[in-house]
Amino acid sequence: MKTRDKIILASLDLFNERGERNVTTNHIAAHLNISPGNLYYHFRSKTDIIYEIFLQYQLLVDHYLQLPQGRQLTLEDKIYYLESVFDGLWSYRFFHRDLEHYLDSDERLRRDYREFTMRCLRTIREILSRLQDAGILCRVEDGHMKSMALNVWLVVTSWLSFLKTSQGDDGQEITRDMLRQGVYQVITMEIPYLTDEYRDRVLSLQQKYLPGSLDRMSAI
Amino acid sequence: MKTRDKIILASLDLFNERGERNVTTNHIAAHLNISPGNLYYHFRSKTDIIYEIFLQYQLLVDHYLQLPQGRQLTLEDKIYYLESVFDGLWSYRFFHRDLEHYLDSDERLRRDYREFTMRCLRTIREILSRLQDAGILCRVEDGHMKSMALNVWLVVTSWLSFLKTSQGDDGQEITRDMLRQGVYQVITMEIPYLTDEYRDRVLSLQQKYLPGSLDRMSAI
DNA sequence: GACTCCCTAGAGTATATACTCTAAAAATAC
DNA sequence: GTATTTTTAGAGTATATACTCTAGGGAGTC
Repeated sequence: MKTRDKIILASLDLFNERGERNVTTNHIAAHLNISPGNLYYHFRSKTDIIYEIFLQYQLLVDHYLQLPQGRQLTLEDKIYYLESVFDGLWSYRFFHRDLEHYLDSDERLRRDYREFTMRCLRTIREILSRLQDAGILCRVEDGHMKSMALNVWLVVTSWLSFLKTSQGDDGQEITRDMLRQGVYQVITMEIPYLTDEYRDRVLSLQQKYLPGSLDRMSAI
Repeated sequence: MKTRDKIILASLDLFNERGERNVTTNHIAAHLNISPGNLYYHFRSKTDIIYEIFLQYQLLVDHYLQLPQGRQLTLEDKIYYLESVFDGLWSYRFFHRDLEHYLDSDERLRRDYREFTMRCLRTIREILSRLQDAGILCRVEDGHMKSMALNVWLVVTSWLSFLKTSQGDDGQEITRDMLRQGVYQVITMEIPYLTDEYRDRVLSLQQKYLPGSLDRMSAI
């Protein structure tokens, strides 16, 4: 693997693990057993490393959120979207932690992240719209759907921060189980809009994302 | 005003304005025309200043979220809660920016903030429950209400961060108008649960929180 | 006036941190 | 094999930053 890629990977790991604020470029170099000079040969600044990580994050999410062409959306699609996006957020979890700071100090990132947000919001709306086409959700007025999509985005992007700030009492780690509860929360928002045909199916699906249900399942 | 209080106020101002990460204790002292030694006579560390600010924030929010005794909740109460809480968030907006970092580096804060979150969530549930008693919202199952309350919390606490990260393109400031849209977003979540009696009233109330509606109102 | 207590000044420090510079090794091209 | 380019090491630096330490001012009390 190329040194440049190793730097990106190691940085992501360390940022996620210890928080970007607590990880210096010297730490990253030391972690990889390379010299600081070497690191700075590949990246002009720490900011550049963060930007590069964002580009990868963006690619991943865009990949996850691709819409199938030529067929209707299914419930399985919807669940896949939710699970993958939460997985993506987890893999790049340091990023949303001090996002405002990164945007303040990097103009490219500010511009790109803004476009990324808008793209995601459009896609969420498109997903909701196609769930209506598929008879899974009821039709709603356009302005209302925009607002719903935004709420979905807010819940999704703040879920990890909520977990970290509300559960991290005794150094307790965030489990996959807790991460999955994010899916539960998003489904909650959409329940009132489910068609009669799908309501029961979704409600029972939702239960699988309750904390603890994973244990129960694996216990079977 | 006592020097100690001046330090807290100046810190809050500077943190909100420039981001806590970019504000050093020396900056704070310089801003107040006092010596660093003087600042450290009143606070043992920067962390202590942040903790003290949190205590004030907490007091403010707890004050806003008091429930009236001996009478039912009204729609006006509900709106008051939303408006004041967003105002509070605005006044202490630096705090949610790198909250995870503060909790990582201060055990007291971690414990207190966790209790604060739980207290707020309980209050949100209580508010929802009393809106049901008042015939404004429909009755829903208990688990579902818990989940709804959590979504409200997530939307409220992440609203400012969304504004900052999605709008701050050309150094554009966040306006009161944009802040108010947070109220719109929360109402969106509750629309499906409105009783027939109240639906129309709330829907027209909600329109006042659309971006731009303030301008239109003041133009009349 | 002397004593006490709270408050303040301001120079100073240890450490961290992002980043630079030079020289040389390693890879690649011809 | 030689020339050229890419990559690497590692010592070094300028600056920032949280915090310390000592000396003393000012106000109230006896």
